Amino acid sequence: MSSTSPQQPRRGNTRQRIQDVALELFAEQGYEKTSLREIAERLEVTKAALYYHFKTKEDIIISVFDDLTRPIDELIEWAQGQPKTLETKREILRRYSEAMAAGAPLYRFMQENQATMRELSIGETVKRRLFTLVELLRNDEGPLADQVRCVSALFTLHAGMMFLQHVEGDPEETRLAALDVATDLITRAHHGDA
Amino acid sequence: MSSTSPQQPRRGNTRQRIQDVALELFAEQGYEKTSLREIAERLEVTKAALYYHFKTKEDIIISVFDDLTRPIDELIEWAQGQPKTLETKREILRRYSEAMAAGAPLYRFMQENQATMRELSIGETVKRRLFTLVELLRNDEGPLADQVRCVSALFTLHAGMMFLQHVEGDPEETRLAALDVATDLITRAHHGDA
Amino acid sequence: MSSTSPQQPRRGNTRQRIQDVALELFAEQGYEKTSLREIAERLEVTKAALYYHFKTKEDIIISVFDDLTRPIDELIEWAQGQPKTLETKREILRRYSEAMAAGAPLYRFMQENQATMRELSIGETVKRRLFTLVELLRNDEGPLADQVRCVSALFTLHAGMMFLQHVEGDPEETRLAALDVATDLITRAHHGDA
Amino acid sequence: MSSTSPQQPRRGNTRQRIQDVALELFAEQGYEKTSLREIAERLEVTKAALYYHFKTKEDIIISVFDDLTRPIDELIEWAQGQPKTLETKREILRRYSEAMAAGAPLYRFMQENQATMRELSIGETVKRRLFTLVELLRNDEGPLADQVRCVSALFTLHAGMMFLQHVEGDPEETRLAALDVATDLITRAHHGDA
DNA sequence: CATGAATGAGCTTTCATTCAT
DNA sequence: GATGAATGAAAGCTCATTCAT
Repeated sequence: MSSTSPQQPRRGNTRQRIQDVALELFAEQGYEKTSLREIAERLEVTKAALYYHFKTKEDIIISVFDDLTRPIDELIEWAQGQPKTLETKREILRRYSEAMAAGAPLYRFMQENQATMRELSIGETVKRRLFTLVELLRNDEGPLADQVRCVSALFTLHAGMMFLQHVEGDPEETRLAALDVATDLITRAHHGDA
Repeated sequence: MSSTSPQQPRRGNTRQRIQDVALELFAEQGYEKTSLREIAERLEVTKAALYYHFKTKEDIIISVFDDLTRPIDELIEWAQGQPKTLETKREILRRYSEAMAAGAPLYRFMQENQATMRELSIGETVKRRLFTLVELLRNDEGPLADQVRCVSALFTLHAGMMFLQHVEGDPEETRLAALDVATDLITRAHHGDA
Repeated sequence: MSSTSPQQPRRGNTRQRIQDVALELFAEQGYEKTSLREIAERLEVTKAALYYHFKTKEDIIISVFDDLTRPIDELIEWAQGQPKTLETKREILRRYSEAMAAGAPLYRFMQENQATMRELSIGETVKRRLFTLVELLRNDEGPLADQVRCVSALFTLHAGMMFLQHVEGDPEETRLAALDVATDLITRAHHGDA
Repeated sequence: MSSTSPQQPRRGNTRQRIQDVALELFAEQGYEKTSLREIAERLEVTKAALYYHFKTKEDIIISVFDDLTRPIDELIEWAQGQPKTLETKREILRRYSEAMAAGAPLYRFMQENQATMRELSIGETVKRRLFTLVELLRNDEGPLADQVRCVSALFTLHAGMMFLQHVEGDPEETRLAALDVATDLITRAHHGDA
């Protein structure tokens, strides 16, 4: 059995392992407080090995991004081809909530390292994406309060994931509750138009 | 007393100036990316001078906290002596919104450096305070969605300050709109009880 | 009495000592092969101490330059105010030879690290200075061979210092012999005009 | 010849290509500042491929040397069989000048990386060769100035190649002018004997 | 003939912190 | 109330080199 073999034969999965461990540590301790030494140690490789797979520290987080935020990009692309109906908006929230659940550690990282994000080259990208989403949700000409509701709907999803999970029981249940509230917000914002 | 002495080249305000500049830079670039050298340089003093006034880097941010979050502490204290009526909750949101506006850079800092906050000794304090506030807003036994609404109300205030300010025009107007939405959320959560 | 005290009380001469040791090592081993660790060790301070006095490694060599090449700058300034007579040119060579003797290690460093010099920010400066000197020596419209003689005169001074010193006896005697040859070259180049 | 095989997709010229690119980069940026990664990248092979052809980085430069300095070795061997007449000396300069022109990048590299050369195992060889050449040119018992002239003659050839090429027009013309001046120097040194 | 993956040693640089003056 | 000088630790990164495949 492969069980007791002490040293894994380092298959071609090192790159993936780096991404996993890095995201884990970045989410846990923050980007700047996580050193490459730490990542390398946990993987039982040398720092130089990281540099074989990624050109810089920033490159590591970028690559994780590119992998985990594709669903959002696809969501945006899809949404831009739809009419701006209430049903479309509900679908956006539903899918966004799912994407967040799937890439939870990354979204937690983004939430908790906003200051860092701003310096990172991806910061701009993320911001633009968020703005686009808001644009797809809000009514440019409705009352200010309704516009706030749209932003708040997105933030509610984040709140649901980040904050409540530390408190309540079942994460999935909480996520759905947050999605309900967000949907409710968007619905009320939508009716405000008429 | 030094009162009427005509030359007042540098008053004993260095401590205050350090706090101001530090908060400014922390909010701008993040806590870890801001070095004491940078703070000292902008103040045109030496690093050692900082150490005359504060024992560590962490001490600086702690002292800023102690100054700027007192309103929240007072708010909590006040709220704990009140009945948990809807009116009380509205007042909590109103005051919280005001406190945030008054200490905007600090709240922005907290929002954007959550990962750092967790490592800092004040992190716990802040978290506790936030939990207490949520406790004061929510109905323990109401439906989950209503509980989410309470959290979301708080997050909406943050959203209003952080996100919208980069987009819309008048900050104060935006703040009030966010307060409206938050109040609306709490109101709906409250009615759900009955 | 301070006599036998083993550890020197580190007077305010550290900056100077860094410059001395750095130049010594740079000249001995080359710029890139000399690490800051090495310099620090020889001075019995930490690497960080070097960074208290100089912002970068390059800064160290720059500061040495600024100190040791001032005579050349003054020479150029003086020469530019003189008529381009043979006597002026002889004086240029004489003074240049003396400046080289005074700053021997630096000139040796420059001679032996030309590739490095080109990347350094001072490289341009040095090159410009050399060109200016050549300009002051040569006759723009004379035969090509005479122009070569002027360049060769300068190079002869370098040759005298760098190459011969490793071979012959008295450095000063060699220097003067080189100066003689250089002067001879310039004289012949000058007569070629007529 | 490797005969008439029709497909010659990559001939066994990799070794040669490595040498060419390496010399090019070494001359351009210096030996230490040029990394094997850089060389490999420009050749579109991996670093490991370099190690198939050469045992170490130093080996690469050594092999280039062995190829390009053979003319000098042959020149020395020839000269040692000749009488030390003026005509012999002129021939030495003539041939040396030609060898330099043929291997220009290498000689430029040597000129600009003297500090590095000293650490390299070939450094000694080169130095010895240069000394031998000087020995063949100079009159051991003549006046010091005449001995300087011999060294200076060699340096003038270098000066001609290195310095003037950046300034004047036709390189070949400049080379010949430098050769003229060098020959003149050696002639005068020779006459001094009598 | 060559690559993919990795290493160990070393580099320059920055940081928070200390302490005698 | 502050400075000048220094430190120890660590960071991100690069390099020449190795070796199984």
